[in-house]
Amino acid sequence: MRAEADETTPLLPIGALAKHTGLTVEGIRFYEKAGILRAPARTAGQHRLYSRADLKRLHFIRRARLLGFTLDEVRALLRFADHVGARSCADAHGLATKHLGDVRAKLTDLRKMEKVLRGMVASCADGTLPECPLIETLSDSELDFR
Amino acid sequence: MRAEADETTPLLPIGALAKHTGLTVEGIRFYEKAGILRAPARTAGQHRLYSRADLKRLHFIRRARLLGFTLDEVRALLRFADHVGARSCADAHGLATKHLGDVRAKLTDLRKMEKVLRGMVASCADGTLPECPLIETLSDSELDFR
DNA sequence: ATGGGACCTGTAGCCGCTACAGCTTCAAGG
DNA sequence: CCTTGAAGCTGTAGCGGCTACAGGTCCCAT
Repeated sequence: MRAEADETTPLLPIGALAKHTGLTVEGIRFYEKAGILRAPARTAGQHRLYSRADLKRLHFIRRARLLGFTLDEVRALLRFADHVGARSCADAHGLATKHLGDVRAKLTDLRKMEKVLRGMVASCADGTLPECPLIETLSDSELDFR
Repeated sequence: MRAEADETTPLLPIGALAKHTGLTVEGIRFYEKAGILRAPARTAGQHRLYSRADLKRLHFIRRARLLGFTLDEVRALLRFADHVGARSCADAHGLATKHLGDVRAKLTDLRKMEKVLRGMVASCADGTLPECPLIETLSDSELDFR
């Protein structure tokens, strides 16, 4: 089953890649400059031409970004994905675990914020009071919610 | 009860202000340049001297920032706080309500992320598998969790 | 008078894009 | 074959909200 480097596989210009991945053209070029995506083939006139492998890689990148991994983390994940093995899987696991911790910490923070904001909004439900409890809350409360 | 412009009220240098508010000196200067905090009095040698009113204002700013309001929103809140009244209270209420919505949206996103990440981490609990389900998830799943 | 910490201004950098400006190239229709 | 208009190119600047210098000056306790 010889399937690679098939000449019938069409190469994609950057716009098509953008459509397939949901990224912007500028974003894709940015990833290249940032060293996340390697430089693709070019036409005679310097237009980028992407392979299916590039498409897959970009999907990977986008999903990792949607999950809130930083570009540095994505770089690491890609390295792990490139030389798959027990070792890199463990590394990826560690990275994901750490990131899960970050996300949970952020969730905790946001829940506290939500609570305080809910209280503030409820305290002056319609803005008909002469004093503004909402602004008072910001001015005077302790609010050390971190 | 004449209490304002009291000469016994000590003016604070920027470092003291930073300590009181939990901000950094650079952060405070940044707020001044950003037009959030008005320029304070100065010593003969150009060192900033802050009043108690400035301190209060900075507390307000910091709390609003901790709650995730943007600087633009903080600017608006300060305007409302400056001319208090039914109108401005209603405005502040609207702003806080909108922000509460933003926070809730972010919470929803983060909860989804948390779920996916939790699944990924659980899928390869120790990195002893030959394949890496975690990386597979990023590579192949639909993951349109937004 | 002196030493050392606090303060000053101004600039550059961080992250992850986004938005131009000012060109060149590609591909479809006439 | 030629024209057109969309799509692509490079490079630079900007966003938010600070942070981190560099290279100076000032303040105040001893």
